[in-house]
Amino acid sequence: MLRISRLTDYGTLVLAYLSADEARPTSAANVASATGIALPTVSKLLKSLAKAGLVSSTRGAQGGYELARSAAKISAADIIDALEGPVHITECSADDSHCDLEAICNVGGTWQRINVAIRRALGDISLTDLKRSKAPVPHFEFAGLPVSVESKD
Amino acid sequence: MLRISRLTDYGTLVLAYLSADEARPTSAANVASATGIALPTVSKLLKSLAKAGLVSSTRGAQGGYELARSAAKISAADIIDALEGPVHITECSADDSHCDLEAICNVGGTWQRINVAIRRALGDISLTDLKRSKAPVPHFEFAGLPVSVESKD
DNA sequence: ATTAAATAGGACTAAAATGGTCCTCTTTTG
DNA sequence: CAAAAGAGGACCATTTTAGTCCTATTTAAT
Repeated sequence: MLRISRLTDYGTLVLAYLSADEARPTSAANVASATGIALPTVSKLLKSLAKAGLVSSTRGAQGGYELARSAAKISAADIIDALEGPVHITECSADDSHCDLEAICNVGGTWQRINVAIRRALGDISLTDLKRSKAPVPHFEFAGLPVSVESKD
Repeated sequence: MLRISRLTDYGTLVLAYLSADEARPTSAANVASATGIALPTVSKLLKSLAKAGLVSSTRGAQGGYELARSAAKISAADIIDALEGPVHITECSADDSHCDLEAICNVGGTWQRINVAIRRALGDISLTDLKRSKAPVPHFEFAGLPVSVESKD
């Protein structure tokens, strides 16, 4: 359904919390109680984020996690990549995939372009932006026609 | 993983085929053999597309499907909506959902804006565009900064 | 040294989504 | 009436997702 997974959503929360507390490493338990997400889940998330290099970890007592770089330098695309693997809008756009229909299929190319466009857009949205409830409104254009994306609620 | 499902990809193929043959209704069996997608699957897709109003159907012998409106007026968002239901980038952005963390969660708003932006962008890409292998390159901006999305392969 | 606090790394399970097939019913044409 | 075709679901296998738990390792404090 063209959506990010719940874990990615949680991951964003976790990162947002860490970014508020950049001084010393914060333990997973701490993050869990602050965010209301269950500890095992937070732990799993942080391990993935650490492996992807978005947070750095300190083992042992008094250890914990902290952002590996500033919130401004962590993008939405980084977070999605860390928790869901590289974004591919279709199977065709994955490197190792090849569907039987490639010979007939003439639409794959455009889906891939759309994919690239979305990726780039997500790459330009930082964790800092995600934290601000009044984040700048993303603005898309297609084929030269600007499209307003002001919320209509 | 922020991707459309395989069925949606197939659905696009099916619609692309129908758009090439707008004259008389084309049977699901016909579409199946032309596209190489299994008949039951094509049949299921066309039923969904018909229910969503993207194709019109004619029952009985010599019946079949045809586009309900011109390819230029069918958008990528229409197709996704028809085959996957409304696009929600997070659970929070679904109408009936409410997660336990809403009180703490301060990131939902931006994900929703991103969601809206992606939807609008997809709404501006027509089936006609999808059919052209040299479709116009979607162009996104964020916070006023244009982002090139030329493929780098 | 010993103990406690933490992360690392997986294994494992339950639940849900996805992909795909099949069956029965109805409609329409010849 | 028979054949062609869609309508509408039921159904199942597979995969993905979400979440928990266990064991090992590392470090700090006592």
